Amino acid sequence: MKPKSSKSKRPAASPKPAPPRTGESASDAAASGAGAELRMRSEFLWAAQARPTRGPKPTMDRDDVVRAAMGIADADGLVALTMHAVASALGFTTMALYRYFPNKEALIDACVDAAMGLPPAPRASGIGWRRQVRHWAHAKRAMLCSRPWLAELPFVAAPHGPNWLSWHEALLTCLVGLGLTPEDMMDMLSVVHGYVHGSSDTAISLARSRARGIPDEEWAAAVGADLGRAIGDPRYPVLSAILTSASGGLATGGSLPAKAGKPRTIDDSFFWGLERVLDGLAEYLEHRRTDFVTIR
Amino acid sequence: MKPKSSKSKRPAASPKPAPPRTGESASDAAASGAGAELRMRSEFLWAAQARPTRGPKPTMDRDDVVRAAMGIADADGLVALTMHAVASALGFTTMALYRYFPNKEALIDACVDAAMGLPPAPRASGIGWRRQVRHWAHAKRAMLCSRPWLAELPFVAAPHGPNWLSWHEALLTCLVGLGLTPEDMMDMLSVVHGYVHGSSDTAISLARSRARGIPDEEWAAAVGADLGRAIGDPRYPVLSAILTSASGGLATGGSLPAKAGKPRTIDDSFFWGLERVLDGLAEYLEHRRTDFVTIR
DNA sequence: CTGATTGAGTGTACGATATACACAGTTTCC
DNA sequence: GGAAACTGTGTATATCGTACACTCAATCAG
Repeated sequence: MKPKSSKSKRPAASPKPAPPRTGESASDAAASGAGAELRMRSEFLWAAQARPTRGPKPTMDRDDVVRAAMGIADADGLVALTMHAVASALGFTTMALYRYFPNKEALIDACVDAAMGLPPAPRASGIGWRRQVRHWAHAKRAMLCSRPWLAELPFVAAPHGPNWLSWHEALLTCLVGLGLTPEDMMDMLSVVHGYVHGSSDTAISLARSRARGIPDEEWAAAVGADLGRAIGDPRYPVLSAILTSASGGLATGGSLPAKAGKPRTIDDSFFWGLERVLDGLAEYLEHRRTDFVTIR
Repeated sequence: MKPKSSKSKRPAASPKPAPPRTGESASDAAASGAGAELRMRSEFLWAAQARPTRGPKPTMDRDDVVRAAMGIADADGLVALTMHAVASALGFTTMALYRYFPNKEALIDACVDAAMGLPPAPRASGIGWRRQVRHWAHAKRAMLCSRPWLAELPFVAAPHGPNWLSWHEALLTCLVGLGLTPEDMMDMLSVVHGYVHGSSDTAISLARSRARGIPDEEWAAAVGADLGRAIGDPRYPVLSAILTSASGGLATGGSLPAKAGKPRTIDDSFFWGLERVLDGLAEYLEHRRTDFVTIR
């Protein structure tokens, strides 16, 4: 069945009751309260697409839809990601998508997980946890910057899909064999993950700006405009002092050298901070007590 | 002029050219490309409300609108925050708001800054940078959790308002007198800020869930459902091992004790990680070179 | 004092978007 | 050879943000 074809219309059978869309049942649809919604999103995200045997073959599958949607988001950001845009990129009507995803949110959930992709293959395990974690952190940051539209989504409340778990698994793998308790491993994960996410906003903002074709100078001007207002304002004495001092500006990547000395780029700052975080974890690893149950 | 009153209608003067809404000019409205949009948002956010002398007095001001909007967001989350909802909470028509804000985005920008509020007053400066920074971090996290709808917004690309700068100023103030370069101070800020933001997502998610009246158990079930799928999946061996080990679960705050040993709450994990980050910074402070220009 | 001017809040209209619903045509099973 | 199940379509609807034209009030210039 090729898209946009049949036009004939004739009265047919009587109205059927609502057909079960998008298969997979969403088992406890009428589950308790509002919290069930999140569980249903998670369930859908993990459910494999059940290929029923009866009717006509679906012309596409969820991955096709997700790919099309990601293409749009990559090209024009989240605002451009409408059901209509996705559908017509695939050559279908808007409503056809609802055979594959119960709603837009579910599609976006799938896009988010797909966009994360798989984490980098683990390095040789002999190189030590620190280099492995560093590698992971760099990769994660690069991933976030390469899909700036991820940061246009709400910060919380998306269900965690397979790839999300893979990234976590990858980091935990770096920590195996250090004699850490399960709790410590999760906490260390949380520290690294938290730092990487939380401190990438500037870089993502720049990446997003670039993806939209805005020159670096213009981005720096826009971001700098905010900070610049601090200068001279009595509410921000320290910030003023810093911004008016040498190299107070924002270097986007070497292209905008700060006023003096070594121009520190956004990436430099990230790397610097990462080393501080790793230092903190290293110190813990040296001094912790080890008389617990550990993950070997 | 009381809201929702006059109904009379009569033909009057000829159509006027578009009146300048929301004052303040947004000076370079036709500035260069797409990057100008961000600058305009920032400009509006910082512009004081110009009280013109001519026409009828405004019945409210921006702060009234912001307060109403925050009330709605606090109560029912961002989805409930529609222009109509805000306006009718104030007893006005939807369009009246556009006399105060050029669009919804500008209103939300203002809400975000207002929601951040001012940072806590600095502690006595004699207590040392570490306790001061810790205090700041706890306060910031508490702020984020008390306004969970902040995390429903996109992660990047909001302009930075006065309160945002105040939080940054407050942290920088903790670092004065340590002999740091301006770059180092900004980088340390970025580390702490990044960690606090990035690692608060779980806590915010819980806070959000609570704000919507969902019992902790249900939230934990929803979040745990994602993680639970890792168990037994060969893609996630380490995660599986951790989750099946003692106290692998999520403790929401003491109310959901993990299976064994000391139940580690979400907050515990945050505090633990914060100390690691502070350790890392402390180590830097001890070993850094000091032959630079510094902020006294 | 009087008329002109500026600006406030209103009502209506419109466009974009997600999505509910009924249907038409197709494939497979009994 | 139906009947059943299912796919994609077309249409309709509700919700929002917001443009536009208008009415009326407050102020200023003469």
